[in-house]
Amino acid sequence: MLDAATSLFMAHGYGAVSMDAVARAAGVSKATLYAHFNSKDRLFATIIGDACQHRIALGGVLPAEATDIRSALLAFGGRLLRFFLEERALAIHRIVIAESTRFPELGRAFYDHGPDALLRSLAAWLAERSRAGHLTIADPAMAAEQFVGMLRTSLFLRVSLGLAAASAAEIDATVEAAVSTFLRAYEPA
Amino acid sequence: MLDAATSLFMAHGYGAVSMDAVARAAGVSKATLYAHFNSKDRLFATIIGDACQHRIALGGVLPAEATDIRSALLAFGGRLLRFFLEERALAIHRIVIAESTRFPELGRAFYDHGPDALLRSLAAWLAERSRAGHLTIADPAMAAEQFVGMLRTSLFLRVSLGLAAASAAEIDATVEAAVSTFLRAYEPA
DNA sequence: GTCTATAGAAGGATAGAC
DNA sequence: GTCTATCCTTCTATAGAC
Repeated sequence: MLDAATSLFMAHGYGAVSMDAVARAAGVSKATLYAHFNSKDRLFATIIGDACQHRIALGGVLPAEATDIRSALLAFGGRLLRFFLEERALAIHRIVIAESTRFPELGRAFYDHGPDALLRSLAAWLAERSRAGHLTIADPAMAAEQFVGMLRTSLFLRVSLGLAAASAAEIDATVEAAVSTFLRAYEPA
Repeated sequence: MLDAATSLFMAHGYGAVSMDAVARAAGVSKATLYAHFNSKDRLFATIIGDACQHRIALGGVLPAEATDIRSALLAFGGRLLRFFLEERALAIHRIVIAESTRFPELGRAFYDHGPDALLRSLAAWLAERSRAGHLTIADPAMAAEQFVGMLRTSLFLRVSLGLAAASAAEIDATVEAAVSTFLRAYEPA
């Protein structure tokens, strides 16, 4: 029941999915659906809110004792960009952007558990590497924003709009370029 | 009539706006609306497609004979980020992201007339500055992506989700940081 | 708890008069 | 070209039987 609703809402958005469709996909009647969730609004907010909180924990990817900063950033950037380009992540992003005016709490849940958590984690790691003398960063929070921003090129937009698929070569080239530029700017002299 | 439809669709999206509402806002009857636009789909696609093509021409902002790269990038970046954060630009972005699966041609129109045109223009400018010896850029297209990416920090996302308003100080700090990082990476040694 | 059947409202689209 | 009135479908939500 939850699975059916999640799939449908993710694929088509709030307005385009009827409670009939959810009931049919779940193999139950509409009355049963309403017995569990008081309204369509509530069902939708529950589903999407949960999805926002179950996003991948990315913090562990950053090695605590990294001295080879380039390798660490390449690995982290590659995982991150591939995560951004997953259909599931794109679907959540689309939904939240589209419905944030109607369901403000979704925007908050998404931001707190997604981008904000990620940026905090990366900023803390960069600050630590900076203290250890491997990087020279005055503003780790801003540096984290810049690193992530350089990964989210127009490739992300093209995939998000359904205009193209992302090839491994494009992904790797984007990650490689982001890491190189980042290090040229923030490596100790 | 077009104005009324544009305002409503921009503010509430495709699904949440009825033809009754458009007719009421325009001060005409629904039959008149259908006499001019065959269907709701067609009206929506026309409206949003036009809006995508009437986006601001940003190419002229880049000075042809700039030797002071930093000033040029600061001015350009400031205008660009402020443009991204305008309510009208945010609304188009939201709509296109949300409805790109239902109206694929919107994604194409938006991408071609917006991000793609901008990135081409910036890449050409960077290539020219690189040939003139003011910058050292091997891949101008990627460098353009990175510059724009560093401007589109989580501030953009927060404003887009309605979680916060952008202060002038935040905008200026973001632009300043992006230009500094960009120049540290791409300035001749 | 789950079903069938339906109420009640709203939306997209059109017929026909002027 | 524009209006009023209406058709038909679809949607959310519920009543009532089992």
